Amino acid sequence: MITVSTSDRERTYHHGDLRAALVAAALDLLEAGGEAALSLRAVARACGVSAMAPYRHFAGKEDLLEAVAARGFADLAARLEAADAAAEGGEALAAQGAAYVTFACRHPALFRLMFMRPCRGPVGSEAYRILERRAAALAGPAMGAEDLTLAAWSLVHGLAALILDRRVPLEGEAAEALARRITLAFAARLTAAG
Amino acid sequence: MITVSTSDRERTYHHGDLRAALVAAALDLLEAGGEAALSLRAVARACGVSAMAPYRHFAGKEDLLEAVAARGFADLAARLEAADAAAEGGEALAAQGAAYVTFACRHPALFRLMFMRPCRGPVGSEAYRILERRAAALAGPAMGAEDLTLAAWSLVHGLAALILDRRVPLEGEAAEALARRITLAFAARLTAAG
DNA sequence: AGCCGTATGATTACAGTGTCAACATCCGAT
DNA sequence: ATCGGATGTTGACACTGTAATCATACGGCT
Repeated sequence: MITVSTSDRERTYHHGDLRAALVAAALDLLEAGGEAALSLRAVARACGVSAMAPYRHFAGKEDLLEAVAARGFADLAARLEAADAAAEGGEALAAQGAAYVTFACRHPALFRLMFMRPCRGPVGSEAYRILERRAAALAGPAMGAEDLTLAAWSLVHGLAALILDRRVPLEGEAAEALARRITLAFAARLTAAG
Repeated sequence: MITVSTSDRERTYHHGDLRAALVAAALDLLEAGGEAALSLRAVARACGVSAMAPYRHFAGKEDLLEAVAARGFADLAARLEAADAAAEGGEALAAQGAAYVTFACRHPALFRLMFMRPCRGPVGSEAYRILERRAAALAGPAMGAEDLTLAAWSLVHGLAALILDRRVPLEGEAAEALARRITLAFAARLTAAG
């Protein structure tokens, strides 16, 4: 006998871990169709749940988006940390810069979601602290630690944003190479380690 | 200030110059309530016109937004030009940087609208050319003209974006001062004119 | 003058969105 | 076994962008 399969998943009224599933689904939609494809209802649909269900876990759409962004920041921080650990001195700063731009190129919609909204709450993110630590170690007479951190961050953040908006006609590896080159020149001339 | 150009005015039948009025109204809504307040219907409403009227002048919402962004770019270019003309050498580059950040701080929603969307069509904007001209004049052994232009643009663009997102706890004049300081240090160390 | 094509604007309609209110269901502590 | 609270559903509302269709009035024509 042919059984109609509702069997992909035993459907329970209560979803196992809806909150996490919603964030994951939102990330998928973001990667697949950009920010335009990310509607609260579509996320709920992707989780096989009603349009109002997300409200049991998030105050609203913005709240969900913030959770998605938080995941993005965690991922970014991990990549910066890894890049930084693989080199030393100015090279490490350049590696962080390249990793930053690479992340943006690989997850353009997520990157936009993370940054292109006014953030509330304390600004100090893990990613910032990783950069700050490296920059502080490199600070010299040319620039203080804080200015150096901000300048380095601005440099790679701006480059990433311009590439994402196609205002700099570069893609993938060429973008990463440019980021490394610029950051390295920056580090060489503006830090004590140069 | 952003002024209505009458040189490219259109034939006015019913409303007067609806196309220009729509762009102006969109700018007003943007300044007043941010991007969230900028709906096509609200723009039409502000012009005392039906919701479909804008479609006689723009292909759709995105097209209107592009026209608004174009006005923003024209204004930005004018400010960069003025800032550049008021100084020389590395000081001029720093002045451009400060003007760039100042523009972003004064028109945050417009700035986001201008940049935080993938742009189609040729990238060469007037603002870019102004920066490029100055950077090319300053290029030295440390960095070529193109890299220097991109780096300088990235630096101020990133700084502006981070300030707008409140990731850098600065406002108004402090932001401008930081921009000038960083750009100046950048110019002093990475150009021939330093 | 008066007519008429057409550029312009208005109405209506539809699918889609975020979110509120009220109701249904299930899990876990008692 | 029961009951309360956590979780999910249904229906509704005010929005949005936009396609199709209808109405108007400007300006060149005779």
